[in-house]
Amino acid sequence: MNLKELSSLLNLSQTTVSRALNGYPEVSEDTRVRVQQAAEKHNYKPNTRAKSLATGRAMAIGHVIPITSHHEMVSNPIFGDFVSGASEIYSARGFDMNLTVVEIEREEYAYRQIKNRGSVDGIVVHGPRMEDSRIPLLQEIGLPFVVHGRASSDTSSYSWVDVNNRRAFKRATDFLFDLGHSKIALLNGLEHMDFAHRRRQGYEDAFAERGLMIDTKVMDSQEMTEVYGYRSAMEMLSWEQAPTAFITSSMVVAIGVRRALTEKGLVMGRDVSIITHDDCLSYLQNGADVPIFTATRSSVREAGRKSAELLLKTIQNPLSAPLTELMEAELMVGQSTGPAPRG
Amino acid sequence: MNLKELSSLLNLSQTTVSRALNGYPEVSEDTRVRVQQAAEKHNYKPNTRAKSLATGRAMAIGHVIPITSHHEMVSNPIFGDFVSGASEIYSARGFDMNLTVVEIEREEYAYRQIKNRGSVDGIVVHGPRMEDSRIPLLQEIGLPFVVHGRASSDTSSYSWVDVNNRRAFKRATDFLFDLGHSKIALLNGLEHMDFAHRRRQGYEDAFAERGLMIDTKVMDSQEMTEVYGYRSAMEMLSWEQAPTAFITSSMVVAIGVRRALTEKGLVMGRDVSIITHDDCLSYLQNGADVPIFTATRSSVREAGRKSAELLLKTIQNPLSAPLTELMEAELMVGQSTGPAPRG
DNA sequence: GAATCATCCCAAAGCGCTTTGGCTGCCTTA
DNA sequence: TAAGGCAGCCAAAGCGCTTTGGGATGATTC
Repeated sequence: MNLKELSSLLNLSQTTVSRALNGYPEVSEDTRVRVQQAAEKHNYKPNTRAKSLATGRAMAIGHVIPITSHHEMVSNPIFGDFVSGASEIYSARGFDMNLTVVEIEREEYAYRQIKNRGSVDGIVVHGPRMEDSRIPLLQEIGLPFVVHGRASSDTSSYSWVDVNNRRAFKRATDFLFDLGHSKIALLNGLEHMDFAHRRRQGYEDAFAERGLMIDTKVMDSQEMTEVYGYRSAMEMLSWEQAPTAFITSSMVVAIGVRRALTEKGLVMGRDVSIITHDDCLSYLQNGADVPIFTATRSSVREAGRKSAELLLKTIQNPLSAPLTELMEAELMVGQSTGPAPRG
Repeated sequence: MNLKELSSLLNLSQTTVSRALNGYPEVSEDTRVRVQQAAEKHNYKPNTRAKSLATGRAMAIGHVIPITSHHEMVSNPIFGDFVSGASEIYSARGFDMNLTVVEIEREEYAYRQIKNRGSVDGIVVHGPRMEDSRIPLLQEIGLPFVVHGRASSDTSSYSWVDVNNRRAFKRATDFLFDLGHSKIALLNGLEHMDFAHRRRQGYEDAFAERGLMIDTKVMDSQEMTEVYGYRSAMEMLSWEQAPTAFITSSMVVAIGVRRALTEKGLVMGRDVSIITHDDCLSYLQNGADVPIFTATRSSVREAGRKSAELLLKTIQNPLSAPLTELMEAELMVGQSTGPAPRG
């Protein structure tokens, strides 16, 4: 059923039917109701492609997921939650969501292509690096966007939604200091990623504030997997001067550390403390009543919702100044932290 | 830059330019080269919406993710990997990917809408239930689809890609029997989900083959979370006749069980064995050289690729019989299994 | 009663592409 | 030389919608 058929069925012009359905005032209430009922009855839905060709708006948002081509393509575990948050907003507003997975090497081409093909009205940029060429690129080609995260090196103004990673990790480090720890390891994500860089800054801030030097050996930075947490912890725990506390960048890394503790016969929260960042992933909840891990917590699904909202606003109002939102992470105390053991 | 501009730039008709770029033979090689170079130079990309309006093909595939009314994504943890596998295929073939997250209650409406809006050429059905109304619905409205998984109760013929869950779980159970275990717990996913149902069948097959009765108390079935694994294991391990082995439906559940073991002071692989299903998620590898968990293993990313391939074939060749692919899971021996302790 | 004004509707153009159905001009063929 | 064929191009229709620019009708005003 298309407009033409529907309108001839109703003995009305396409114009009138279209207007009736889109809420224009130039049509009587009687007709509108009649049209709406007929549309309902025949399950008429305007063809998206035709509609967006006519209006010039695609009514769709693109999400571009970068992957590294060669090595293991680690797809981000937070992705599902983020996207489902964003999608709540889109579907409420009648927008579609378009996914593109693209190798980092071909990103520039991909973004230009997205722009030229015109199948989306704007995009969400995922996984910003410290220096990220995508932001100037998108500004240049004039494709509206919002970044999930930020790019430290880019001082221009653009829309973003981010967690206050720096403060979160400073607080986590402070918390451990207050418990008497001093050998505090940081198992960070890859530090060319902007969020990881900021987390490290927070960690360093806490040391600096106390006038303490950091032993760089206790800082590690890799792709955030369980195996990484395990290996890195196993290594560090075998040292003479082993850390008494770990800060990890994600739940799965913390789980790896916990495995190492178990294997070493150490008790989490007594012999060794752990604080992790927790993205509130729906399938990886941090325990039930009392959290397993003490954690800096920030819902990635909420970030998805916020990003979507900001982007839609930007699109609706292209001339307004960029919108930003900095989310504060909560520090939730769980079972994985306790006073530093007496050396 | 659009077709009109490009063609007037070249002093050619739109017809000729379009044909030159789409490889039709009615245009001389000279002209074709000239057109291609100009297109390249001016970075011309045909507008997707106009193109698909004209051709009737959307050049896009929809993925419909069901969520519960509490906004829990049904296939969340595996989602990222599956989608990135599928996406490899799509982008190689010039297809876009369209994501729709929809509440289970409104699914029927959503699928009809997708069909009528015509923004995709076919869809991938995620998270099939044992009885799944989506399959007859899609057949009725004539929207090409492939199911990731199957629906046991549906005997009609349709395209699907699935893991041989039943055999995998039978083998896992057999393996534990052979190690001398007899109290074998099954921490399954929700059993209205088809995959979970089949896994249980495999488990039951192994018992039946040995003429053994199953103690239904050791079978649990819930949403596959870490907390579930933990709680369920804690409970069962407190019994007089505690299980000596657990089979779990996913890595995160197994991780929960491991946490319970640690808390009970039990050693995994010695006091209690665990076998889990491992979807080869990129961020949750099952250890490195030697797997942590003995596991039935099957890459969900590969399933994504296969599903995409099958769907594209189906679309290209609408009259051919449905295509199916049953993937066998490997049984990988890791550190989490060992002979049953002497009672 | 004429002029004015809402109200409600319609015909047709246009969005950017593909595709049908030609039309040229040149080369073969008998 | 005329008929036929073919390579290479083009004009125009059409995909399904929105939107512009009226047009008809009846109510309101003076």
